[in-house]
Amino acid sequence: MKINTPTNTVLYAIEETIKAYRKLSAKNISEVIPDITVDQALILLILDKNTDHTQMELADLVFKDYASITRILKLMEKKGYLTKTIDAKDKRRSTLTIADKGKKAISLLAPVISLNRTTALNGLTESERIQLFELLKKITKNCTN
Amino acid sequence: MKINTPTNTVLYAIEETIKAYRKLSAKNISEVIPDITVDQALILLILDKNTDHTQMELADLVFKDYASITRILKLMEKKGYLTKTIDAKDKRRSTLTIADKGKKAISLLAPVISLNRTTALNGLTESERIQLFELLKKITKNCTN
DNA sequence: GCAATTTATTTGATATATCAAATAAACACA
DNA sequence: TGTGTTTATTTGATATATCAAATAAATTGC
Repeated sequence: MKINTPTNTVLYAIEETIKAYRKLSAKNISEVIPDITVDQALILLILDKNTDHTQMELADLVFKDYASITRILKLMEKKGYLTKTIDAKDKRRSTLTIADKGKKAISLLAPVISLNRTTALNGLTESERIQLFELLKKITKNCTN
Repeated sequence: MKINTPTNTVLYAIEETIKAYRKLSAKNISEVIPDITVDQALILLILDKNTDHTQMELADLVFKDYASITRILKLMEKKGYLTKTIDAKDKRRSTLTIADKGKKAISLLAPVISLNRTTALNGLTESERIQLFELLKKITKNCTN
């Protein structure tokens, strides 16, 4: 007879939580910009802070595979949110530039994403957030060593 | 100047953790059964405890969309791990039956999945696991209300 | 008993995940 | 300087995510 111990359920809970958060994010993002995805929005905001990232750095920042980043950026370019041009200093790389459409999108998206985060973490004290963070990092470490 | 407060980083950490855990799981599962995915393995174990689930129940248990479950089960059937037959009492539903190949797989998978969980949660005390669970549930609730 | 509605599943379309293999440019260095 | 190696990105193939729409069977109300 298997009992549902925390050991069995915590990892389910992580899945459940991230999916719930992504769903909330997707909903709120689509209300301001219907044709952009959660991942695309996040990438826009990251590039807004610093466009000098290589695709590999970008991938690592959002925990995505390099192949995924290639495809996500391609779609974003297709929709006119950014442009890719070959880096003169290293022709393997691309320089990413946020297009006007991307900049307008960012001004709408930034407050939404910020609100999503505060909504999700509502009611958690600062020390709870820190503890949650530490516990998650510990699990990540266990999984990657 | 934006600072990386826990508010900004905790949700990233959740994403990072679940991906690390899935990667570990995929690796260990593929060592005993190369042609099965993490999701398929989990579904096999759930069906092993109780085959009387409808697809909707199954989907809710693993936090997946009904469309995803349809496709995952179809692939599992194609590979011979289970069979679907129309339920006589409700012809919209299917009865899921684990095939012999599925049963053999389960006996190999069960210890691996169990080990994956203990590996991931290694070093977390019982009370830390519980607190982690509670905090995650709180966030989930914030996102779904 | 039948029309209208609800429920369970499937299908279509598009986005992302993941691994392996392919490209192509940069680099190391004999 | 040419050659082997490493690095950054892309492509291919397959699996899953997600929403909307389609099916088809069950149920409800009259």
